[in-house]
Amino acid sequence: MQYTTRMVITRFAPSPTGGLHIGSVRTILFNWLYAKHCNGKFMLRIEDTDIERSKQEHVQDIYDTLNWLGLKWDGDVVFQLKNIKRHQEVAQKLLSEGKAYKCYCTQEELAAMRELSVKEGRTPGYERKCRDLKQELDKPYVIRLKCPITGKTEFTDLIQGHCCIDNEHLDDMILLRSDGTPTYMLAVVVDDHDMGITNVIRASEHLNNTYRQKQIYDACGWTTPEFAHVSLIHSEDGAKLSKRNGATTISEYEKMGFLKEAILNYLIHLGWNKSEEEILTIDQCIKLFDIRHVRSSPARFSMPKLLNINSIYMRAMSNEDLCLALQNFAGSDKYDHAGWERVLAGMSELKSRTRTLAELETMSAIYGNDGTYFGKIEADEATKNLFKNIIEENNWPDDIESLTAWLNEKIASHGKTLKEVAPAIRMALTKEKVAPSIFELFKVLGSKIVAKRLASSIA
RNA sequence: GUCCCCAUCGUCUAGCGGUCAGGACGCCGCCCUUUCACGGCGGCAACACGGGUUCGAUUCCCGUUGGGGAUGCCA
Repeated sequence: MQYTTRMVITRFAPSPTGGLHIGSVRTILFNWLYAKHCNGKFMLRIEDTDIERSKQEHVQDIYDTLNWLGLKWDGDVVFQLKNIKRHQEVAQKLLSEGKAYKCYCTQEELAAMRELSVKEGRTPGYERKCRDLKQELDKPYVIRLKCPITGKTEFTDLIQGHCCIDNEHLDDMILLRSDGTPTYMLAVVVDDHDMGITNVIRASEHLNNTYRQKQIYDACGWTTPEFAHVSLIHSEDGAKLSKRNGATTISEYEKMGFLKEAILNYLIHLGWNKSEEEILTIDQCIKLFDIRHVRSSPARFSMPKLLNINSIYMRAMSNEDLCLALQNFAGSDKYDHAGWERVLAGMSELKSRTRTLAELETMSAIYGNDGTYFGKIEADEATKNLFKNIIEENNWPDDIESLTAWLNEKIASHGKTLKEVAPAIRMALTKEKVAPSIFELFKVLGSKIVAKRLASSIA
C-alpha cells in the first residue's frame, strides 16, 4: 500500500504518426479526469522517436484536438527525442552494473530463431545466446536487459486487476538498438520515471508491455507507477475500430457535426457509469470519476447512441448558441444576414428535428435561403385559389396563435381542411415532406417569402 | 502456434453471496399532432456453457467455448 502524499500525475503519450483515434480520446479523457479528480496533473509527452513516421502536422493536430475538447495539459510538453542522452545513460548504467549485456546477434539470426520457436510451439523470443558471453566482440551490438529467468512478474492493474506472467515467457528485451538509439520500452520507463508519473493510464494493447517495463523499473530500482489499462473500442461489427469499419479519428466526428461535449459524454460512458444520470457535466464527471470502476472489457461503438446524446446536447443549447455553432460549422457566409435571422427565429423547431450540426445545416436551408427554387407542385383549383388568396394578403397576425386562427379561417373559406392542404403548402414552402409545422413556417419565413414560394409553386 | 486480458438484454451499462436482475440507446405499441420530430406513457429483451465452494450463486474458484490483444533493433 502506498500512503505517500505524492501528487497524482498522469500523462498522455502519443506518437505523432496520424490523426487522433477516438479510442485515444477516451484514454486522454480518463487520464485527464483522474488527474483532475485527484487534484493532480495531466501531462503531455510526444513520443517522436520514430523519426520516419513522426510529423509536425500531427503534433499540431494533437494540440488542436486537446484544446478543442477542453482537455488541457499541465506544464510543458515533453518531447521524447530530446531525452535520448538520458535513455542511453540509463542503459549504460545497467550495463556497467551487470544488469544488462551486449548482444551481437543479427536480425536475420533472430528471425530464424523466432520462426523455429513458433514451429516447435514455444513462446517466441530471444534465447539469450549472448547473455553469458565472456569477451567483447568487434561487431555491432544491441544492449539487452538481463531479465529474471525464473519466477513471476506481477502487478495490480487498477482496471484489469491482478496481472501475472511466468518469467520464462519473457525474453531479454532490447534497451538500446545497434545504432545506439533507445527502444520504446526503455524510453517510456525512463521518461515516466523522470516526469514523476504516478499513474499510467493507457490502451490495453500495452498490457503485455507492462510486464517487461516492470522489469526495467525493478532493474533500475525505481518505484513502479500504478497502471490502468483501458480496453479498446470496437466497431459496431465487433472488430477493432479501424478505417474500414467506421470513423476512427476525432476530426471525422467533428466534421460529421458532433459537439465535443456530446462526444466526451458518450466516451466516458463507454466503460464507466457511476450515476443515475446519463448526461453529466464535466465537473460532475471530475467529481464522480474513479478509474477503478472503469470496465475492463472492450466496448462496441454505437453510432445511434452517439446521435442520441448529441441531439440531447443540441436541444439543451440556447437557440443563440446553437446558431453560433452552426455558423461556425457551416460558415457564416452560407446565408445572408436576414437568412441567419430566420434560422435563429426557427431554431427551436429545427433543433428538435435534427441530431447533428450537419443535419441542422441541411434543414436550416428552408429558412436560410430566400429563393423561390422550390418548384411546382400538384394542386387542385381550390388549393390554387387558396394560395392566390394568401399571396394577396400581406398583413398577417404576428403571434402564432392568431396566425393559426387566421390561416385556418382562410383554408375553411376555400372549402378545404387543414389536413387536405397542409402537405401541398409544406411542399411548396420547403420542398420537403417533413418539416416544422406550417404555422411555424409562415411565421418564420414572413409574408414576402411565403408569397414568393407559393407563387412559384402554382406558376 | 505461444502468452496475456475479457465475458449481464441486439448495443452501452448498474450489480460487488439472498434484487420481481435496475437504467440508457435501439426496436414495438399508445397518447399528443396538419407531416416529421420533440415530449409523455407502456412493452419486448440478458446473467455464454459445465463443474465446484456455499444454506444460497449473475456475484467467489476451476475448466470449456467465444471475443480481443501481444508476440519487432515500431510505438
